[in-house]
Amino acid sequence: MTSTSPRPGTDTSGAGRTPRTGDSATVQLAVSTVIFTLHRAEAGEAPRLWIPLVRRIREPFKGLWALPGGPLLPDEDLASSAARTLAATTGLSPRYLEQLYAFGAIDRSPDDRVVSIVYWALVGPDEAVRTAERENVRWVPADALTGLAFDHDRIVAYALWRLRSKLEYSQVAHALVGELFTLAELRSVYESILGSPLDPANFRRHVEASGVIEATEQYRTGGRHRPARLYRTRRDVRMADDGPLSEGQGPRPSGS
Amino acid sequence: MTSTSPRPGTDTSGAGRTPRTGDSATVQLAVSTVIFTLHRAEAGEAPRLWIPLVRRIREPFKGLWALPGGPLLPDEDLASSAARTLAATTGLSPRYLEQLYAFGAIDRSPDDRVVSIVYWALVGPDEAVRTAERENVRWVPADALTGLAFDHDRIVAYALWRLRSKLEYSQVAHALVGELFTLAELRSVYESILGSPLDPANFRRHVEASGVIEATEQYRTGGRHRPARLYRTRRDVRMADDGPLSEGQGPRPSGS
DNA sequence: TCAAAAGTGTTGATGATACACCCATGC
DNA sequence: GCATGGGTGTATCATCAACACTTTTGA
Repeated sequence: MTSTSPRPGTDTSGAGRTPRTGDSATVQLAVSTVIFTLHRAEAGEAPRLWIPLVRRIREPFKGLWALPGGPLLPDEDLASSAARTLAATTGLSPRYLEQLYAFGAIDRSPDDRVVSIVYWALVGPDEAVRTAERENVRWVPADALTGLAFDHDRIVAYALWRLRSKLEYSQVAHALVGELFTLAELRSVYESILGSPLDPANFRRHVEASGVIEATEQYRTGGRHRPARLYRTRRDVRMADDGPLSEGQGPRPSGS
Repeated sequence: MTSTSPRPGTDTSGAGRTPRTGDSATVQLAVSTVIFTLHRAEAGEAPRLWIPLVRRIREPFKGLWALPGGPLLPDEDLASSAARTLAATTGLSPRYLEQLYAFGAIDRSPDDRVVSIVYWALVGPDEAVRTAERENVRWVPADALTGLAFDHDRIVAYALWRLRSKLEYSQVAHALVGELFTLAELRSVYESILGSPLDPANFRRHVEASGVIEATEQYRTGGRHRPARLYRTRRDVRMADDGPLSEGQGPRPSGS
């Protein structure tokens, strides 16, 4: 029912490149990343999704904000390129990283022809805040973004859609809580991203039945209420990025 | 529960390119397509999925079979490139076309560095058979493929997995029946791709409830049994490729 | 009249939702 | 004690799988 319609088309990531208008037949290849974290702007507010943007220092779109990214280096694979960009922008390594889409519309960059392979990533909440704002890097709320360079508005919207979809059938949310967490904390991640409250009782049953968490004997005290048991994510839980597995491992399980 | 794990990694499509080992720092960009059709090898057999392969006429992997594809031309977008390749190989236009994944592992092509953006497509059953075998083009059953050039074995397996997954929550199957079809015909598409029989009664209820079909007043006679009513797919049904919509249309629906 | 597939009905299992209710803590 | 969230129990409802049964044709 939620399904929508096809057609790729848009193109992304303006790899900072000199517009070699000379040999126009060249298609440039870039890798960009939409990096999400959960962060509350003010104490007491509900957490929201934030992403880092980078100010463009060259044409096209000089001065505008854009997704972090750059040309693919010959000696790195696609995911490594995304992780490198992520580290360069935030100083962090991703808790989760998945390929989003390849954007290749002809007119997505005014002069060049750029095909961008876009990844999306999750980083931990506490860490992201500490990497405050550098020059030419700014964290902004991910919803209702406009005015980005290239087709990056649309790319962020698509990444958001993918994150929300993925919440419902995978364990990505666990990338946004600490190693030990209460069920209320995990539920808060879901509620913040989905934007709607969840029934605590049903949420508990759901995640307990899924078998992805493991109870500890520790409790979180301090609230003026009954202490909450701490859980951890089971080690053997995979986050499911629905991409093919990397070379070392077998191909995607063919069984039902 | 079916979810598996992340990590992209593999790389695909060996665009036929001269191995310019001179300027080694160049990353080449190719587009390949996994083209599925349903076809019964012998009358009376159950239909199976088949895909066309192209024999490589250059190194690397000269003489081996590979997915149809080639370098991205500067004046075409990604989906157009896939559709062009599809037409060149089969003489057909796709009933369904969706981006699969971008493969970019460093060692996927022995000498070059090639990043392949792979699409998958569905073409109609009758048509595909008519485009018989050309020289250097061969249709083969899609399951249990081995010995393809590059990492194409793995890519086909992943495309198969995606097709099967998509059957369950989208309307892709309708691309493999004619404009008018009986429910038994539509069910047969599902059964062939999933590899297991479906209960006719429950299947009927399921697709009727989904609202994607429309009853006509025509019937298919000729079987030695009660004639079956013919249905058509409702015009406003989208196939859902889960990619972002193309530029003309709005971005992915943000609602719920 | 019989086989075979079209099409309808019914039942039981399962899972999700809504919500009542008890538990344990800080103040 | 009492407010607050932690945690448990349970009734209701929708969905789905299994399968009995009726309909309508070709032979």
